[in-house]
Amino acid sequence: MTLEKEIKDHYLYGHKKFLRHISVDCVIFGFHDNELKVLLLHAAYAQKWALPGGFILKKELMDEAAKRILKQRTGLDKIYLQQFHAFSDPERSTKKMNQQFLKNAGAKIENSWMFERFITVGYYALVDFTKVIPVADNISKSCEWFNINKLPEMILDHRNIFNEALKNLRMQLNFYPVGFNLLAKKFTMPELQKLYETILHKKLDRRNFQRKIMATGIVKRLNETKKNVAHKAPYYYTFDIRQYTQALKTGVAAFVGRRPIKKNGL
Amino acid sequence: MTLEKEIKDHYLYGHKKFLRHISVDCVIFGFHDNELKVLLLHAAYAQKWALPGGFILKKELMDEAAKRILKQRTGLDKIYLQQFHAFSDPERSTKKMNQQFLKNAGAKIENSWMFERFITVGYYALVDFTKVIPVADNISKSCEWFNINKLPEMILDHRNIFNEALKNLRMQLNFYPVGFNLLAKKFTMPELQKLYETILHKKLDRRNFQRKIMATGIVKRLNETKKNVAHKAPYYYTFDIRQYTQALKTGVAAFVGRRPIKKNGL
DNA sequence: TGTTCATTGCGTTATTATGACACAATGTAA
DNA sequence: TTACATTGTGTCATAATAACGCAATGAACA
Repeated sequence: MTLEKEIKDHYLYGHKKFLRHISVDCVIFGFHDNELKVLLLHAAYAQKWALPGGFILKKELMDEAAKRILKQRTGLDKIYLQQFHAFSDPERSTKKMNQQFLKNAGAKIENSWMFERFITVGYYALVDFTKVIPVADNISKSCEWFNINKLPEMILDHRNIFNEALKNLRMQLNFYPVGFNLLAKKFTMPELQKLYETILHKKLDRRNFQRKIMATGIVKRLNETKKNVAHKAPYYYTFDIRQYTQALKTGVAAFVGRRPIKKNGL
Repeated sequence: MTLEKEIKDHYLYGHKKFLRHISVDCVIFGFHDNELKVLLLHAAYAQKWALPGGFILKKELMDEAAKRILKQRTGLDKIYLQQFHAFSDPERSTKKMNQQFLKNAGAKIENSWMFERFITVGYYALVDFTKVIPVADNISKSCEWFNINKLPEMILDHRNIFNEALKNLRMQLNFYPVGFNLLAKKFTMPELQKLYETILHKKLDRRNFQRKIMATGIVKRLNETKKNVAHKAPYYYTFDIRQYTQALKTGVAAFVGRRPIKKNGL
């Protein structure tokens, strides 16, 4: 099937496969070069970027729809996934925008389920950046990582969805040790700290941070140091999956508390 | 319009007013006689109870749909409302159940948007019990408060939705002072404490609790004590809306922490 | 080959938060 | 008047944590 035909098919008969009015959008976070990044698709027709998203098959759990989308864009299977909010503004997607897209694609369609209102459920995912192979979908020119502080213009309310995802991630990370999902199996303490600092948007004391992390019992130090680094080589650590699973339930001490701070700030 | 006709109309033409596949369910919490309660509707056809719920008008925000439902059941306008999760099990509602209902209502319908799959978005609401006048909808026999520890059998996955709501409320209350929404304008410290103990499912020390609450700066003591009470009369307190709004953003100290406890337990 | 220096690993100290508990004050009921 | 359950206020010991010191490491450079 040609792309044009595929698009037409989706607009005309997609509602036979998918649920009407509901979509899923994924905010995929990765951490690389001491920067928090998010994976976006280039929506060529709009010259803007979009969160990877999709629709829910008629017999599919929403979580599975999100997993399917993530698998397609990242190639990854078992990733940390969290539903965080449903967005329902009646004006969040418009018929006009769809017709713009169809025009660019060279298709003309009068009526479509895609022109109707959509409520989208936001998920955020935490992935190991090094394991991801970004794959664009057939209507996007490319799929790329963006530093969360240098985001391009985004379609619809995707910027807002991203903001909410980050807010949720921040709260989550403060009480649950989910950050490990963003790192490779082996990581150094400075890497982990930078991850926390980036997400929580707050400077942390190096020595207190280490103590707090070790107190959780989640990480184990390996008998191996990082090679080829300037200055003193840091140890590698891994996290203990059993302890981690436990800590996910009970939570850990907050990193951003409400105790008065004299010196450290943002 | 008769009830029978109304039901038939809803099944046959409801999809012209409402979005397909999406519903909203509300877990309405109230606090009375030192007990946490939830407002349920009696679904006569199933001899079970249901969370107040409904559908989303074609041009309506989901939050507004939830508010509309709450207004109908409680008569209240401005109440604390929180979206907490979307439930998407394809089997959560079934055609069979709908037909059971229609049979009991004396209607016969072959096809309906109501037979299709629904994803429901859960909201929880915190209301002032004394202000609520429970109103049943036209397909329910009654609308009643239930102690959360003595819940009746519920339809569909409503029991699960309730459980998730309580879990979310617990987490919320631990870090944000949302509990005040469940009390009248004036309340005593023992009342507030009982509220926290009930929701958090944990005994708290009376004196430390008072210290912690006062430290938030949210409550003001009034120059008035409770009357007609056995033993020493407690003072009344109110909460300062300005301080409260601030605290909603920044959060407060956790009531259930991870610090080892020697004596207090559940 | 020795020096420099940013960074790491492993501490200590001071302060704050909080769990545990004592005791006097209050006001109804016996 | 007395008994007693409950409230209001305060103290103490300890755990948590913010702040900070210092030696060890190892690449870069003279």
